[in-house]
Amino acid sequence: MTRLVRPGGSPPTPRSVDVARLAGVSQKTVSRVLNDEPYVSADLRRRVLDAAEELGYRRNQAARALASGRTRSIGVVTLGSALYGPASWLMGIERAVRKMGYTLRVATTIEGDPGGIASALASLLDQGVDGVVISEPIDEGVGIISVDVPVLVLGAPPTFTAPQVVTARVGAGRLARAATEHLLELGHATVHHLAGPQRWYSARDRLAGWREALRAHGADEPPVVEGDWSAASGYAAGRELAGDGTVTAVFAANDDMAIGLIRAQLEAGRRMPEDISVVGFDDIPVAAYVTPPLTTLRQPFDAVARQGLALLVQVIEKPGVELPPAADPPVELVVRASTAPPPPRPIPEQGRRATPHPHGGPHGQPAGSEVPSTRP
Amino acid sequence: MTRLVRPGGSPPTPRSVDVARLAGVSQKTVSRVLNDEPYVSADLRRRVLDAAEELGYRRNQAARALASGRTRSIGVVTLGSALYGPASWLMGIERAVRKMGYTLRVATTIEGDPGGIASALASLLDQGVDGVVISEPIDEGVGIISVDVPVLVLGAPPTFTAPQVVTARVGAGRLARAATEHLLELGHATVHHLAGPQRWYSARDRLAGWREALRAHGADEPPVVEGDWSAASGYAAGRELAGDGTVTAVFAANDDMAIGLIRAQLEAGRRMPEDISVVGFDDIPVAAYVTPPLTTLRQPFDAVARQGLALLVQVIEKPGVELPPAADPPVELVVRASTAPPPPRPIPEQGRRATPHPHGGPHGQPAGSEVPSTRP
DNA sequence: ATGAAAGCGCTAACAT
DNA sequence: ATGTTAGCGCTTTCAT
Repeated sequence: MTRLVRPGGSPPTPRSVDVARLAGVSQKTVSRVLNDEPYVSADLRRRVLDAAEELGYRRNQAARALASGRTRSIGVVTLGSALYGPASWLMGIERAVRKMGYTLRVATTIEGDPGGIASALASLLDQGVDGVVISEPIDEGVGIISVDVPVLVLGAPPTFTAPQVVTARVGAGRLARAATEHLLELGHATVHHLAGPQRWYSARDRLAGWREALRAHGADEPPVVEGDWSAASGYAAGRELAGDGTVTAVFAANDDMAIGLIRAQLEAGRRMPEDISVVGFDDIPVAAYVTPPLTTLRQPFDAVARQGLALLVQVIEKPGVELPPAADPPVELVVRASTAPPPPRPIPEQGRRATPHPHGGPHGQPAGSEVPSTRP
Repeated sequence: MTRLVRPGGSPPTPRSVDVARLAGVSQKTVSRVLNDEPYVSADLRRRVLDAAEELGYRRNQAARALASGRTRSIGVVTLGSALYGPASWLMGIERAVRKMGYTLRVATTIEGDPGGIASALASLLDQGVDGVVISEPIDEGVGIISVDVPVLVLGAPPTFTAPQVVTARVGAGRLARAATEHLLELGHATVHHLAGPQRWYSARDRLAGWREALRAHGADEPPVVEGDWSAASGYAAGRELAGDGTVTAVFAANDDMAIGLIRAQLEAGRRMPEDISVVGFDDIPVAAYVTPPLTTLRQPFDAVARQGLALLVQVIEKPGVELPPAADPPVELVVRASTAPPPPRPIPEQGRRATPHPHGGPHGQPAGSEVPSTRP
């Protein structure tokens, strides 16, 4: 079938029997060697490998899958957009999948397509994947989906019925809490939240983390504004909030919305961060270079993907074994110039700490000067 | 193997024989129906489909692949980063692949890993893909790679030996020319170019398009500054160019670099766009909301992917058929507030058209007010 | 228009 | 430790 062609035409692709013949062993021995099974002498192993090398032999995966009932592939259901978060997850998953010796199949969904996850899943199951990863899941309201292979859900509740459902916690809640606390500790009386669409579990997590932090600090909980992840929705929210003079700090559920919000504030004549502080979420590539450079949170995409896939593969290969709870990766808050203490003027009833902006003006802290501070 | 489980336990997954038995036909007839082969009476077809439905039957792809020698899957080699361009290509490819009735397998490469493309390709070929897409190729200097399935290369020269190599032109060159012409037509004496890394074919295309436009207009060709796509590299370039008072217009090979460059200029005290105009490339989600809103170019990711995949699938399924040349999709220049006529002061020897900035100040044209103008 | 038989290239039991 | 024998579940010939 499909393999690298050797120079000088295309002789018929070799089979394992050909390798066996050349090595002077049985076909089964070839299979043993190639699968790293025990009970093969070093000598035969060498001869088989040499013969395989010489012929340019590669195993036929279709035949392997048919005979063994396993495809050694993992499917991922992901949103079909180039949004930074979903795309980063996908890349992290690919690396992790490959590291575990599996290959990756992808099926995308479209935002707003009801049943999209179910049909993407069906497509992957048709292809015979050994396990499935649901990245950035959305609550479609379609109830429980049944799948007969193990499922890894990145940061969401188990709405799947499967041999095993494992979850890798993204820690979005902890990150959101850290962001909110950062602002509270700067002296803001409270922090507004520009949330992501609440059909997304990750958006819910962030909102929950924000709420927890406010409660823990005894701060008022202002009404939540909900966006759709886009900078446009952040801009709209920014115009809305610009009318409210009491707003001094906003935690946006992603950087795009934060940037839209900042733009609206600047147009409304607000100074950033002297009048309003903003924290984003994701640390998109341009976050350090917008004006003002954005304080934001980094998600540990690769670490979580690796962790989750290790679990998934373990469940696939050794069903029934008890799983150790995965350790949460550290929270990374990247402090840049978009956050500062609140303005001294509108001290309503809480005026502790009023030192003016230690972070420099809106043009402070450009390239490379971000301070990745890890908070527990 | 892997399929949706019906409620109430897991009875053995049905085979095509089971369907045949239930429908009262031969197994071959089931196969005929499911493959849309001719010579099946409407009656039998109905009975087979009903039986399949009733049993929840799904074909075993491994068996199909083994028997037919085709996997009905297409592999894509892509850069393992969440950069907007590569991620957008990947999503476009996934949609196109699915639309053609194939499934997608992904193998990523790491920037700077020599031989990365070759090994990613080998992995896909091992998996038995029927065709391969190389997205955003990089010149690895590893010479010609031989592959025995058809290859689609998105916007690059044929450095592959394959049964067939098809190329879908991305049109980056035309886009770059349009960007450069836009600036020249605003009255700038010449346009500087902040290029992408020249190992990337797409970066070369953009540079070539820029150069063509300058030549066509008889403009001087200033030295090229090369970045690495990152905002940091754009910032560095911006500091460099900030020392040169003659620079009035820059075409950056992507938006991230443009944003970094703008930041450096602002820090140097330049006003945008009064002193310097900048055009980016990609129209990333935040492009309309940075300060100033970025004039940029949109690549027709989906259209090109669809077009290219149609070719690839045609080559896979009907080798030897002559291919019609694909029509170039239209160029989309999104004009926002980062471009304006040059400042009147440093008129060196060319002073035609000196109308000052009609686009409004740096805060003009925010949300939604972009003007997608299609230029031929 | 339909069916029977023969593999596809491997892995899995079962010898030895 | 190594080899032999059966399938895995389809798609292909080739009959009918």
